[in-house]
Amino acid sequence: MTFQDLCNTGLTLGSTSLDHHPQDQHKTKSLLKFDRETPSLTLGLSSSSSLEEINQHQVSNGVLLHRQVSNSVSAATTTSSHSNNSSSVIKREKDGGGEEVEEVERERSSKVVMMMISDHDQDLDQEGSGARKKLRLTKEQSFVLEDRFREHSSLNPKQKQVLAKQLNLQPRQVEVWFQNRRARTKLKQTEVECDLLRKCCETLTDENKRLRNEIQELKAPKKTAPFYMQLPAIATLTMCPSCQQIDSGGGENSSKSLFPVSSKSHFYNSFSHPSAAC
DNA sequence: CCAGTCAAGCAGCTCC
DNA sequence: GGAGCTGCTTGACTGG
Repeated sequence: MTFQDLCNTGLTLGSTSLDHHPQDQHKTKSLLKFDRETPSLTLGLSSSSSLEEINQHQVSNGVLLHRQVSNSVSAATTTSSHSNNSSSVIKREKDGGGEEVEEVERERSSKVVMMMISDHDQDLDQEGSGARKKLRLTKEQSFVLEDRFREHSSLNPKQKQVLAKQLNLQPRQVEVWFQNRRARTKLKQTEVECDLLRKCCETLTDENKRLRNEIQELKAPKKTAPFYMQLPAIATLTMCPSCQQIDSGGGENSSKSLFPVSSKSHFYNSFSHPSAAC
């Protein structure tokens, strides 16, 4: 649905050209940002985890991969984290890793995504503190998920299993990710449509105002025009040769014409039947 | 599955 | 420089 579609009322008067408003750009940018945003690499360690390096980079097939140490605790079997342990170590990769992103994109396109996460790591985490820290997906995981989402916004159970295995996540996590992704895509779409409707409303209001002004201007000259301009056109007048009265085409009221013509008038419409005018 | 919600984690900013 | 605050993103849960 486009702005033009929304505003298409069939009206042809006036110009309703729609400039590309900066706000549109902002919105678009926002949308793009949403669509293309690559989640930051943020890993949360449970409080009992050692303070080991959590963003260990490993080179696999020339691609930098991030080792996710603390994650993938079964979301289905754990409750919300209310851990107050503040000893978790967060190391966030700074933005601007464009080359790395390109590398990841290349790898993604070749459908060869190697997640260097060992089951052992997960086991260690699951044996950690009872309360897990919130998982942050790695870039690679997010890329793959985004890629799959672009293909299909939903997954069947088998696809979910395969994807979960590929990303070394719990199927429930993949399921939740897709649910959230759908919901947030829909929300963004709704916002965009709302914005379009608002702009459309503004445009139609302006158009309505403009047309009303136009009507006012068209009506205005009738009141101020010279008297002669208010007379009916002479060519439409018909004189009855018998009663010698002018008929303006009013039928029954023709005898009550406002403009009686003297009997010496030579107005005569030869195309009209003489008696028809009376 | 969806809508609503919670809460962790992060960036950006201010203040000292 | 870092503590504190705020707003945003996002993983996860809950109820329908």
